[in-house]
Amino acid sequence: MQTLNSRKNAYTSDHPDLTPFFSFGISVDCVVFGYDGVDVKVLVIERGTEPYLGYQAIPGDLVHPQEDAVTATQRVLRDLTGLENIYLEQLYTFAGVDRHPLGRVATIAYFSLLKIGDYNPRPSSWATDAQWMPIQALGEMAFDHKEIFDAALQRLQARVRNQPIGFELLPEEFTLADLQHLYETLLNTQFDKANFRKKILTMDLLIPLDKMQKAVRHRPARLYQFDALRYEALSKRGFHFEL
Amino acid sequence: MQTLNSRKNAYTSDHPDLTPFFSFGISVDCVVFGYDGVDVKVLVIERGTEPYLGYQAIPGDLVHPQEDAVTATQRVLRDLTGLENIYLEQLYTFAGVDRHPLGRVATIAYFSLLKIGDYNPRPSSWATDAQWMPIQALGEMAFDHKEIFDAALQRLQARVRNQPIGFELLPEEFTLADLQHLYETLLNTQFDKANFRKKILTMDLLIPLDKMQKAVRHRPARLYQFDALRYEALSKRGFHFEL
DNA sequence: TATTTTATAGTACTCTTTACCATATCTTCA
DNA sequence: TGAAGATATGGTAAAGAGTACTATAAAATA
Repeated sequence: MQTLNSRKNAYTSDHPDLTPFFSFGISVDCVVFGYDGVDVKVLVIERGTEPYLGYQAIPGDLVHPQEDAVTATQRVLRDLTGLENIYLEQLYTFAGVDRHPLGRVATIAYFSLLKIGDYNPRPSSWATDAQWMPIQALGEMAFDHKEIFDAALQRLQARVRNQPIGFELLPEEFTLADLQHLYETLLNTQFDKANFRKKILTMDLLIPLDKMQKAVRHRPARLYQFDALRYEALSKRGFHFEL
Repeated sequence: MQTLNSRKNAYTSDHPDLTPFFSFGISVDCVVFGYDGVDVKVLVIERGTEPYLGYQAIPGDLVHPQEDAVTATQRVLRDLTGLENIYLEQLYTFAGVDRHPLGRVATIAYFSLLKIGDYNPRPSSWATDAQWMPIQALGEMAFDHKEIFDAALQRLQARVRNQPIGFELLPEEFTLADLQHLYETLLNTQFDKANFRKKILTMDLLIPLDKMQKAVRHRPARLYQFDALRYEALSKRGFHFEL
């Protein structure tokens, strides 16, 4: 049998002892974004155990030996929010040697978007420790979670420009002003109102409803709904969402 | 001590037996792209051992217990090409339960770009089995490597539009026609020659050299060089490369 | 009914992209 | 030596997209 040194590498060797290579833990961590009409927020938990007791952390868990990474993330999200079918996207894998005190743990980071109104913390789960934080208010975090969050925010800001995922953060029905304000806070910029309208409406991705805004102290705006099917159809014909 | 069922989850529990969770292998796989002036190519190896004996595969290896993922990828690339400092970007992590016959292995996929002229296969390494394949010519591959390759190609095509990484695939000195042809084959489109020139040159990212193309049976074109420092400076001022 | 506030429509201007043409320059071959 | 062929390079006009701004409409409130 070959020794470790004489082999080309562990992966392609004939009959190596692979035991030391199968000693990793894998976790998933999911940065959950929401939007309450004013601020972009992120769902953080306060750790109740060591290490990093009391620190803020991104929800996550170790992946079970017979569990898919996506399945694990959905499990975490379900335990946390009670919701299924949340927008989910893999972000980056953090695999530094010393990133976790318990041992060698590589974490697959995801980020997800949800309508903040759909979220009801479930009392039976760890979600009792969970809360929405404005993204500016995040301080020190457990492990390398601050780094993970920064990557997630950066990805979200890039994503939101070339894919119509902003709607995942809004209620089913929204005004054009709602949409504009979301983009403005998300991207930290200002848009001209009239031009924003034009740009969005000419994309033909919104269904104008026969409903108006209510309980508002001025002329109510029309409500719209995102047309996911139409976006799919347009995408296949080469349409590309932009800003 | 808590049991598995009573805990919130493995990650946050107090004193659980985490042994079964630390049983994963982690590998890295790297899709290496090159360009020979005509075709976009990818570096594949022919597997010399089971499983998937004889199949084409993407170069990769198991990550060592005390090794960073990026370090592992650089090691694989160095063993394969003899090169350091190759453009490297993390792509996606594939963590399906049954993707590897040897056990539970999650693989962190990377893709990298190199100047094909710099590559000299090293006889002492597994690179003797490595060869450049035109990306259209890829057939069945070992494991889920075809899926990994598809993701890498898709990412490359997207990346090349908003970041000036095409130059990683060209020699230090190149003509505008070279650059245009690279983009055309990479993106599978056609550009107007005059307009392509204008667009690229107005970005002010290329250094015009006092050299001309040689050994060519027509009017020789000027050679250019990518100005990485200038790109860095412009980026900080908010410049955004596009197409 | 007047006033306030925001939604919505429209318009003129600028800048960018696109399609295309003209000329320059080099090689090759008669 | 000079014409032919091929590609590089420079330029221009039309179309289109983006921008800044103005005007009008509609609802709520006092």
